[in-house]
Amino acid sequence: MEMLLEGLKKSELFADFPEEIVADCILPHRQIQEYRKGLCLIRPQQKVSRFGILLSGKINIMHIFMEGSCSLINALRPGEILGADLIFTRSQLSPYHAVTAADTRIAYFPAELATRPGMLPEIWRAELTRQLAAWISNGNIKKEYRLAILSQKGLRERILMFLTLQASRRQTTSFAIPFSREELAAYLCVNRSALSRELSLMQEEGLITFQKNYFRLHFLKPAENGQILPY
Amino acid sequence: MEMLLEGLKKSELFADFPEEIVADCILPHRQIQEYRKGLCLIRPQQKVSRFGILLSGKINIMHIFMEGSCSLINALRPGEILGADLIFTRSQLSPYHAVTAADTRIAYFPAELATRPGMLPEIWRAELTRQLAAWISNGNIKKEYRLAILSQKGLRERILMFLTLQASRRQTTSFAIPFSREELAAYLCVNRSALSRELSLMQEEGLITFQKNYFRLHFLKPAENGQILPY
DNA sequence: AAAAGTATGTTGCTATAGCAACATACTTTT
DNA sequence: AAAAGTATGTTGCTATAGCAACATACTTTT
Repeated sequence: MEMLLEGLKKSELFADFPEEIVADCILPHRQIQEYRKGLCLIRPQQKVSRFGILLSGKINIMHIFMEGSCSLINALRPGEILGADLIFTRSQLSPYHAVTAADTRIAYFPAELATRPGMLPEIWRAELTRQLAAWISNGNIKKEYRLAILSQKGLRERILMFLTLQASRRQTTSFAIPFSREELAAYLCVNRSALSRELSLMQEEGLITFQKNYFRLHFLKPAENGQILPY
Repeated sequence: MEMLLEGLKKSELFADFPEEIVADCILPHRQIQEYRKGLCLIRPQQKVSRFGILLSGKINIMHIFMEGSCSLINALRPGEILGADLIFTRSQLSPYHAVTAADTRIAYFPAELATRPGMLPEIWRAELTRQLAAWISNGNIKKEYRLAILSQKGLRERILMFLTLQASRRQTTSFAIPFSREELAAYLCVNRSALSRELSLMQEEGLITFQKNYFRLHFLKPAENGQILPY
């Protein structure tokens, strides 16, 4: 129980809720489930009418295609939320696969907690809905950035856009990226060896310096106000 | 006033609200604005603390890059909602440009209507938040589908994925697509003439038939249950 | 109905990035 | 410390899609 509360606190979803509301109205509806690595929790066309908070483990949100290829949409970590983007839609049908990428524990809660009056005092239902909307919105923005990157035609342009966005988010021109080369190639939807080649080329040309995941950008001048502009 | 109510009804956002709540608590906070075509209503890093319902006209949500290129994220039409994806985030900062693509009228409402207690009875605040979350979720899913398409490397693969998704959404293998060739090329992030060439090739090979925006798919067999599978 | 304008299709050439195969560097296991 | 395994970089070849330039079809204007 203590451990559960810990896991839930990490999620910030109920952070502003009074203890007694959490204890009396929310926790009683929890349903804890454990899964081994490699299981498919949600598949396309499946109805999702609950949301889950990851207590431990890792879940990949992905599209898997008939010919065997797949594209990773998101990787959920402890404290993050599963299914929030589906419970408010009319059909509640998933467009994606959710697959455990490690042994995983999830605390599920019924969608009605947020979507229907009755389970929570209305002020806290509104607050929960607001928090879920915030989570969905953040995912939305991430996808928008990735679309902006993928809409660049050239490999170099994609790399530059990716690095520029990273720099502007972090407000610095030197930083570690959260991807291995292979993962970065997948994120940018390009061939890994072509990516390596282009990065080396860019380093030769003096545009960037890098070792492993650590990058320094030399092509961005901070603006007058010291801010690094998004684009 | 009558016309305003008409425009708002088209949006479905307040569809389930009692007349008196709309009249007493919502409409008084409206702020109607008119814009000529070609104006930039929202730019990156701008704080957005209200949402707007399009009464007439058209708004393009897009990323515009320094070198002059841009990528279209969405095109808002009357009844659709501007800024909903931003008001619930912590910073409320926009990552995108919103540009009028025609003379446009918008009814704005303060974010607090949904995000803070006080302006609406809590039950209706929760309902409004739920409706906005639904709108955001739908946008989310659209972006996810587009990411699935753009993560296909080949031009033909992108076309096939696009057509397959259209077919599965409409549950038929013949349909009109909502894009001109130029728009489809932009959506798929490919060269228009390369797209035309590939479509012609696919027709020669008997995979599809098309004239103008009307497509017939011959590569999809409906599943046993008669459903057309997503992928 | 003619003319102008726009959208779409066609073709050849070429730059680009994918692929394969291997080299090197780094990490983990024993 | 050696060995095995994994991640990353390098290179040459080639398929693919972008581009330009033009042809044809369709739409709108006058």
